[in-house]
Amino acid sequence: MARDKSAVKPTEAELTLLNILWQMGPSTVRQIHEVVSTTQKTGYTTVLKILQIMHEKALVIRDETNRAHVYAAANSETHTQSSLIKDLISKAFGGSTSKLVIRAIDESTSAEEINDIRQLLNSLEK
Amino acid sequence: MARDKSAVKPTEAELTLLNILWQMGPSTVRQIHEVVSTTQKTGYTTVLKILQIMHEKALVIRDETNRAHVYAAANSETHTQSSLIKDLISKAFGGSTSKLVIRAIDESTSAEEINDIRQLLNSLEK
DNA sequence: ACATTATTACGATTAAGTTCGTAACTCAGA
DNA sequence: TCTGAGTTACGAACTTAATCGTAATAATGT
Repeated sequence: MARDKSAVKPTEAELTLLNILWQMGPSTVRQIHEVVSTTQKTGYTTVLKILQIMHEKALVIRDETNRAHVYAAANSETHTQSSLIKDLISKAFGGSTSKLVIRAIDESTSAEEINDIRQLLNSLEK
Repeated sequence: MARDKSAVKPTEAELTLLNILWQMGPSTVRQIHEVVSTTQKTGYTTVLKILQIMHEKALVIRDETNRAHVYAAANSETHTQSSLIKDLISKAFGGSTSKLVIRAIDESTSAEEINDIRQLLNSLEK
């Protein structure tokens, strides 16, 4: 059975590449690899292979017009974040969003972060 | 190099068993398996094996006094939740807790959940 | 046209996770 | 003591993820 599109959870390596794609927009393997290289010692063909697999999983789309294919994230960062959160909530928080939020805020030591959240809640009052 | 204890991220199957242990307290393999069986068709030895691996990883502790070993979660649910959230924040939210909270609240359609969160924020004001 | 270079495609390897069958062990009751 | 039931231990099979080397392909400039 073909997996539901929304059920495809990117692996860790895949998420790394998605982050780059969201930040840079559509990019070639070389461009992506250059960015990856700044933080990891991952080979070019490794990046290529992962992108090919992501293409099979429909996590990315690919423009094959030119010799160097251009890859882009298939889903928005927001959409993916939501899906990852939902997954975590169901697996580790008994399905309760508020429990996750509470735990997250516990974690947040930064006053600035707390402020951001407070502002969000204020805007929610309306 | 031995992994830092806090760096051990439970896998999906492991998290399932941890949830049961947090709910039931220290339990034998049989007891755990009985609970697992209500939702999954997992074999007894599979549960046993996963618990043994978790013991190697120090995700659970084990009382071998009696023939049927008694397993218990090594870390609290809260501690594990925090560690999973931190992991997700760093990998999918650029390290920003507030971004995760905002996305989580977006996801939360339940009025009750919103209320819980609002109350938390109120208590935070003090 | 040919050689060079950049790129993609393919396949092999390794490691981790999940599953379970079978063997070995332990203990209580006949 | 012996047998059988319950338990743990072990290891095999299978899957997915991650890695990279090498082959095949395509484009470019001489």
